[in-house]
This record gives sequence, structure tokens and C-alpha cells, in this order.
Amino acid sequence: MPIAPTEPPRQRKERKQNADKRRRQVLDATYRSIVTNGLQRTTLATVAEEAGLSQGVAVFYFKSKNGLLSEALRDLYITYETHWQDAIDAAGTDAAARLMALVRADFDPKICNASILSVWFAFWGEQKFTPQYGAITSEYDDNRLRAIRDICAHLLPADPDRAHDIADWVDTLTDGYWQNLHLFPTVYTNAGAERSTLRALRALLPEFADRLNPD
Amino acid sequence: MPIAPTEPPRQRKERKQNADKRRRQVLDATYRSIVTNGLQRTTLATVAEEAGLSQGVAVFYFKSKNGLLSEALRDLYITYETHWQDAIDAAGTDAAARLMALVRADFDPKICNASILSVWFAFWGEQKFTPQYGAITSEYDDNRLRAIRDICAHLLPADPDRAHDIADWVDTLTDGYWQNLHLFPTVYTNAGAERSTLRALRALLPEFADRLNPD
DNA sequence: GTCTATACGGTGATAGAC
DNA sequence: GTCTATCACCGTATAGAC
Repeated sequence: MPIAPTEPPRQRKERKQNADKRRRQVLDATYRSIVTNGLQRTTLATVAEEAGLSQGVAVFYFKSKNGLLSEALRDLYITYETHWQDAIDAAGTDAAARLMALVRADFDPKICNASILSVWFAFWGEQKFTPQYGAITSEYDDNRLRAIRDICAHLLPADPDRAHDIADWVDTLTDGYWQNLHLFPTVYTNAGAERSTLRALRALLPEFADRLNPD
Repeated sequence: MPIAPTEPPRQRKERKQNADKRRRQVLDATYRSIVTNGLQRTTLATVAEEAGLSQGVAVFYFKSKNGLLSEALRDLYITYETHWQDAIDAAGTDAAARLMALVRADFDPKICNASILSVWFAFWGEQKFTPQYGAITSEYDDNRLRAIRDICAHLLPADPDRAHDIADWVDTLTDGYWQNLHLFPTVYTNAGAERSTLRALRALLPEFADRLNPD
């Protein structure tokens, strides 16, 4: 059976690396094009120009415009997920500290700013009409909701119903503040949204209020 | 100065009525086209077909595609605003009852369902790239936030800071549930979102818990 | 006021040279 | 792998007949 469709391992690896590099290059360009042009006016031409490559390259690596945009959305979710996971990992084992870390991570300007929010909302605005987006959104958002529920379950081991409610409210409230930040960037600020969310948390969890204080 | 560029009053009125009728006809068609095609693939052609009119009519009454879509967004906000205003008006003078009425109005399937949410999010996804949308959004959302703050101020006359927080949380939490309903229509339901919001309200306002119960 | 026809500029995808 | 050239198509807006 051997005498496989061979090529030296080293060369194969180099090809793979080149492919990954190009994919990254095109994804970054896609992201920049959406930020400046929106999803509507992002075309293979605008992406190619941002990347400093030809249109053909984007098609070669992503098959179609739709494939490219779907991968861009997945990439966005991966970056986001890595960020909040790192944050709760770094917060140690105390559930209150982990919950606070997750909230603060959500409003970190590194992943929550006008540009990135405009990309999120551009995709979400199309989600109903592009089924692929919906599948990606569900997959990743589920991870986050489970993580929040897990933290809350540890925080309130004696009251799973209340833990479930709190988890739902935290998830929903942070989403709501993202929307406020996106729609009214002159009224809301990251720091303000974070403070408001933590204040809500202290009001909802008075017994942990001292451990949910950013100071 | 008279001898104005006249035309008999009756005729002028009839023209105005016809214009209003046509505008409504085209706006409704625009709305239907967005629901079925999304904002990206809504064109003058799809709107004209939905309306059973020619492309020229849409341009005649709304100047351009952009003008048409902006008016459609404004129309959406007016319908929404009328709905929640009617709801709090009908709730009487008790602040807790008014607050609950506002929340319940927000999840009324009449104005909160998969179709309408997809239209809202389609516009919000483009907001950053179409300045006109932002102006309309700010104008109308401000009315709602002021109304909520007003209700909360009546509810907690002795504690304006807390009233302000509660108002902010109600506004943001309902927005967040709209997003959940839009992104995960198989997981969230209108009734569930309403119940969760009211439960949050009772947790945040324990002294009014009995008056914030839907039963 | 309403229509049809059309100008003009993209758009995604493909073919084929290098 | 990467490029350029090219295809068939669709988008808005306008012009002008009725």
C-alpha cells in the first residue's frame, strides 16, 4: 500500500506553515475591511487590497466569499473565547473572583471596543439570513454560558435555581452593555459598563458584595 | 402676495392621502423584503416586487435606497415607541405597575418576534457604517431611557442613585434578552425572557417584590 | 405619478498563464 | 500558489414616454 503520494516531511510542513500564514493574512485583512467598510461593502476586492494580495488568493484559501466570512467569524469567537478563558484561569479558584474576572474581561478594551463591536454586530445582523453564522454563534456562546453557570454553581452550591438565574443575568447584562456600547458610544464607556455590571452583581449577591469589589 | 401657487384644497388633500398611502405601501414592502432577504440583499427590485409596484415609485417617494431604509428604521422605532408608551399609559399611576408593564410590553410577541428582531439587528449591524441610522437610534432610544428613569425615580424618590442604576439595568437587561432571542431562538422564549427579567427586578427591588409579580 | 429602458459601475467566480 | 483577465450578472440611479 505504501509508496504513498509522498513528499518530504520537511517540505510538507513548510507548505502548511505558508498556508497558515496566508490564511491569517487574509483573515486579518477581512477583519480590517469589515471595520472600515462594513459587511455590506466588504468584497473580495476590498479584502485583497487590505491584504496586499490578489483576489485569487482569498478564493484559493477560503473557496468563496461566504467561506471567508464564516471563517472570519469563527476566528473572532476563538479570540474572544481565549480571552475570557485566560481571565478566569488567572483569577484562581475563588468563585467570586472568577465571576468578577469574567465580567472585567468582557469589557477589556482589547476585545471590547468600537471596531470589534461593529464587527460582532455586523455578523449578528446577518445571522438570520446566513445559516452558517448561526451554527458558529451557538457553538461558542454555549461554551461561555456553561462557564458562567459553572462559576455560579460553585458560588451558590446550596441554591442551584438562584445560581442559574444569576448566571443568566450576568450573561444577558453583559450582552446588553455591549449593545449599549455599540449603539451609543458617546454615552457609554467600557469602565462605566463594567462598574454598572459589578454593581448589579453586588446587588444580586449581597452576601458576596465585599468579594465583588474591583478595589 | 396671494394668488398663491394654488390648487383646490380638496385636491391637495387627496394627493397627500395618496402619497401617504404609497409611502406606507412601500415601507411595508421594505420591511417584508428585509425579513425575507436581509438588509444586504434587499434592493429596490425586491422592495418593488413585494409592493407590486415599479422601482421608480420607491425612488420617487424616498429619493434613494438609503432614504428608504432610513425611513423604514424610523417607522420601526415609531411603532415600537407607540407600543411601550401605550402599555405604561394603560398601567395607571403606580410606578411598580408601570415598570412591569414596560417590561412585559418589551416581550410582547406583537413587537418582539424572530422577524422583527432580525430587522432590528440588521439595522444595528449597519449602524456604524450608515450615520443616518445612528441619529435615528439615539433619538428614539433616549425617549425610552428617560421614561424608564422617570418611572424608577417615582418608585424610589428617596434614593435617586439607586433609581438610576435600576433604570439602567432594566434597559440593558431587556436589550440583552432581545439579543438572546435573536441569536438563540431555539433556546430562549418571549415568556421565559419576560419571567427572567421580572425575577431580576424582584431580586433588585425586594421591597416591591409583591407588586412586581405577573399574577 | 407611474412606468420602462438604460447607463454605469461594480460583484463573485473561473480560466489559464506563469 | 499566485496572478491577471474575463465572464455573466446584478445594483442604483436617471431619463424620458405616457
